[in-house]
Formats: sequence, C-alpha cells, structure tokens
Amino acid sequence: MPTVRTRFAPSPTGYMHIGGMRTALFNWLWARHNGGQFVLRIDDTDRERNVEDALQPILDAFGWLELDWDEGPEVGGEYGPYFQSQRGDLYTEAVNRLLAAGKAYEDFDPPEVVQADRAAAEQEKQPYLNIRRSLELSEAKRDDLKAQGKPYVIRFLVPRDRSVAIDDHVRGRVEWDCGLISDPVIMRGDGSPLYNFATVVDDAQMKISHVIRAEEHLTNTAVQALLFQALGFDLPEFAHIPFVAAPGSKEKLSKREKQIEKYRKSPQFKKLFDLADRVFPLIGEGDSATLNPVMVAYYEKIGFLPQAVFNGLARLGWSYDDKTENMSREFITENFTLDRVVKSSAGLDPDKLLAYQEYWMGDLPLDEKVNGCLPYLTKAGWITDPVTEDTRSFVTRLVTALGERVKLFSDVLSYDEYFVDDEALAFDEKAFEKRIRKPDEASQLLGEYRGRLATVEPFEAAALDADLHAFVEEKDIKIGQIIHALRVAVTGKPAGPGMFDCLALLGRERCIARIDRALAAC
RNA sequence: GCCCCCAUCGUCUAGUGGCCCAGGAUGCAGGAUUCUCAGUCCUGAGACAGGGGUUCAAAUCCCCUUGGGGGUACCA
Repeated sequence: MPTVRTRFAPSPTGYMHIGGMRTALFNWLWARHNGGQFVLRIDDTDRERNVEDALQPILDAFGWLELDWDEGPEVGGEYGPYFQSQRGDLYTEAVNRLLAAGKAYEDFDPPEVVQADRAAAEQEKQPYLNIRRSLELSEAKRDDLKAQGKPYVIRFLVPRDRSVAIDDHVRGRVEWDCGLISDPVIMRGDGSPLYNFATVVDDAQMKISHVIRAEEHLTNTAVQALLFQALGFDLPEFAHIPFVAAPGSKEKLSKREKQIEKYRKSPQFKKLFDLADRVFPLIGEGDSATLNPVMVAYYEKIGFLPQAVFNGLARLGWSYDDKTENMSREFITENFTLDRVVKSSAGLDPDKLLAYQEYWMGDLPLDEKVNGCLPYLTKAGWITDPVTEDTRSFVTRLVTALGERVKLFSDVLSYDEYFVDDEALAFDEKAFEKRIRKPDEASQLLGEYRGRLATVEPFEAAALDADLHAFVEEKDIKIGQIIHALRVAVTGKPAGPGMFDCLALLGRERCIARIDRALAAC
C-alpha cells in the first residue's frame, strides 16, 4: 500500500467548528494509524471571505487537541504552498490543459441567463443541464467577445454520455449518471478557481491518498472524480463520513446565527449555553454569544479536557466494539479504521460528552486538576495572580475536598464561598429559611456549637467530625438537626463537600465569624 | 423539481443470515449508601419505520412505501 496521505482543508473563518474538528480528527487518525502524513491546507480561494488572523483560532484548536500536521502552515512541506490563494499557477496550468484538450470551455452566458435556464428546467420538472450556447461560438467570435471585455467563466465540459462511480470506504459504490450533471464553473473570469476544481488539483498535486470528508461533499464527488480523470490523475480513495448533527436532530450542526438561537433553546444544548453565560462573564471571555458550543474553543474555555473531547469526537460515527467507550488517544489511533465508521448522521450529545469528561477528569492526577482550576480562579479575580504557594495549597485542599464534583475545570467557580470575605458571604435565602430560621432549635444549637468550635483541637476534619458527633450525643439530637444549619451558616449554601472538609477548609476564625453573622441574621 | 445518501432504545452505538424474545454507553425512573450535593452500587422502563419477498432461519440479503438528511452556486 502506498503511503497514506490525508488532508484537512479549512477555510479561515475565525474559529474552528466542532464538526469540522471531527472530520479533521478522522483524517489525522487515519494518517497516524497508517504511519502516513496528515496535511493541513488552507482553502482561502474565496477571497472575499478571507480574513486576516482568521486562521489562528483554527491552528489553536488543533494545538489544543494535539493534532499535529506534517505539512501545512508553519511547517511547510514539499508540496507547498499550502494556501490555495498562493497556488494560482497550478490552477491556471490545469485549466489550460483542459481547455486545450477541449474538456473545458469559456462560457459567456451571464449568471442571469444561467439562472433563468435553471428556473425553466425546474418548472418543467427536468434536471437542469447547461445549454452550452458558448460552445457554438466560433473562435473568432470568442476572441471578439473577449476583446470587447465581455466577462466569461470557464466551465468543465461534463461528458454526458457516460457515468462516474466511486467505491467509497464507508458508503460503498456510488454511481452518477453524467447526463444529469450540469457543467460546473471551475474558474471565474478573474482567474480564481472554484472549490471543486482547486481541491482536485491540490489533492492530486499533494498526492493525497485518502479524501476523508463529511457526507455533504458526496454529491460534489461526481464532478471531482470526472475532473481527476480529465486531468489524467488517479482517483484517490474516498471516505464520506457522516456529518455531525445538531443535538437531537439529523440536521447538520450549523454555525449560522439563526440556528445558534435554536440550539440555545434545545433541551440538550441548553445546558452548555447556560454554562457559558454563567462562566464566561466571570473570566472575561464574553458569553454564549461570542463563544458557543459549535466552536471548539468553547470546550477549551469552559474547562473540558482535550482527551475527553478527543474521545467524544472519535466516538461520533465511529466505534471500537460493542462496549468500549473510554479510550485514550493512543488506543484510538491504534485501532481506528475506516470500515468501522457508521453511515448515518451522528448527533452531538452534550450529556455524553460530559460523561467522557467525567471519566477523564477522574483519571487526572491531583496536581494537574489543580493546574486546570487555578486559571479560572485568577481570571475571576478570586485569587491573586501569580498564585502564591499558600493559595496553591489551599486550592489543592479545596479541589481534593470537591472530588468528583469538579467535572469541568470551570466548576470551581461554583464555590465562591471559599474565596469571599465573611461579610460578603451570600446566604441562600431558601436554605437559610428552611435550615436556620424555621426549625425552632436550630439557632440555639448553632449558638452552642459555636462555643465548642472555638476550642476544638486540632481544627481538622477528623477531629471536627468526632466533636460534632460527641455534641450530638450529649444533646441527644440527630445530626441532621444541626449539620444542615451549620452548613448554611458557614457556606451559605445547602449543598457542597463533606461538612467537616468545609469547616477545615475555612478555618476556625472564618467559621465562627460566619456562624455569628448567620445568627445575627435570624 | 432533479440527483445522492441514510433508517436498531430519547441520544451515541454493537450487530456483516442462526450466538439477538437484540448487547453496551449516555440520559431517564426507583432503591441503597451518606450531613447535603456530586459520586458509587444495585434495579427498572426503553429500539430493529412499514409492507412484501429470498431462506429451514432476517435487525442482518432484495424490492417497494414512508420518513429523515444532504446536494443542487461565478460558497466551501
């Protein structure tokens, strides 16, 4: 088998789409699995869309997931340049070859005419085919029109008397009747190539062995296959993988504003949008309007682990067997094959992604977990930057106490009670009412217990635990009669880590100050 | 309109003619543990779109219907 070479060709749009990332991942995986090369090529032929700096976020996303490329921006390679905007000569040369061979033609019909033809065909319920009026023109006439400055485009002359087929790695044999394919424009009047053409020229010149892309490109493949043949190139292998659909739907996950608004309300996606609106403002990253779950950066910024996203993306449309879910990148790379890619579209499932995240978070060593949480605390301004040794050890203790409650790194931001001043601690109104104000004996018990708290030694979880149990026994009460009130008084919240961890974390002074404050608020 | 693709629990999937009255995961419901929440551990509900064939035997093969999706650009 010749060297496997795959490629991903993003347009510089200013951000990396999660669905595109999944396509890139499959390409990367196939190349790595086979010890081949993965090429990154920038599709910036649509010049109006091309934006400065629009590439960096895409490269960043690759960096975050550690998908390295062997050729492309920043690294070069022997089949460069890797920006289509710089490959004009290659396209011109290819177009000229087609023109000279009579496999392409200059079309002088203006867009309005073509559109009218198309509308007429639809009216008659017939497939649209170009009328090819320009083909009737004599060479002299064409030269004349050009001399007049009449605009024209180059169209590929589709051989209508045959069919084309590909043997797709995931879809099997797919065949098209060329008599139903209209002549595609392959080059604009200004010499800029269209996608279908540029991609063929590039894939051939870059010796891409496997074109792995989303299913939405399947129809394009007919024209591309024809183009490969017309240009005298061998056909690469194709694998049209299912696209990533919006949660709970079969529709392609879209980046369009209108769709985003729809996703925001969808039950499955809502969770992630809400998270963004809660977390991003705290760390100065805007909100869900600037960073949403269609973008890869969202996952990084909200505190996902790259290995979790890697795992989740790999399982979207691909599986190893009937039970393996949690897989490392090494395992996936080792076992990734095209024949295990499914055919039907795969909806992104935020819950499932979260489940992978929980797994991989659980796999993370404590110090790395702390490292992941720290930036959220500094960005929120809850701790000083740079982080002192004391702060770091405090956060380490907190993260330990929090345990599996920290699923995303940004989850630490749900525990502001460990960072606010005692006077600024907000009591959850409902909880305060239910646990402190309403029960008759709560405030009295709290007052008594406060006295013991002042003298317990050492002020550590185990000793505090023993002491409270002794207190409960002396008073002949149930632990529930005091502990809930204590929790609300000290943390302001009805839920959290183990009570004694909370107390130890806060320290004697702060616990007492907070109990006093709660008592005063009764 | 025309062309193409797809069709197993809500979702992601296993299943390549008998191992499947369909397995796993996730989500959901109930229970256990506990000071709460998270977690963990049990338990439960939950799918082969429909109809015809082929075959001793079909979720698996073929056909039709229906449904869903994608493409149809001087976008990528």
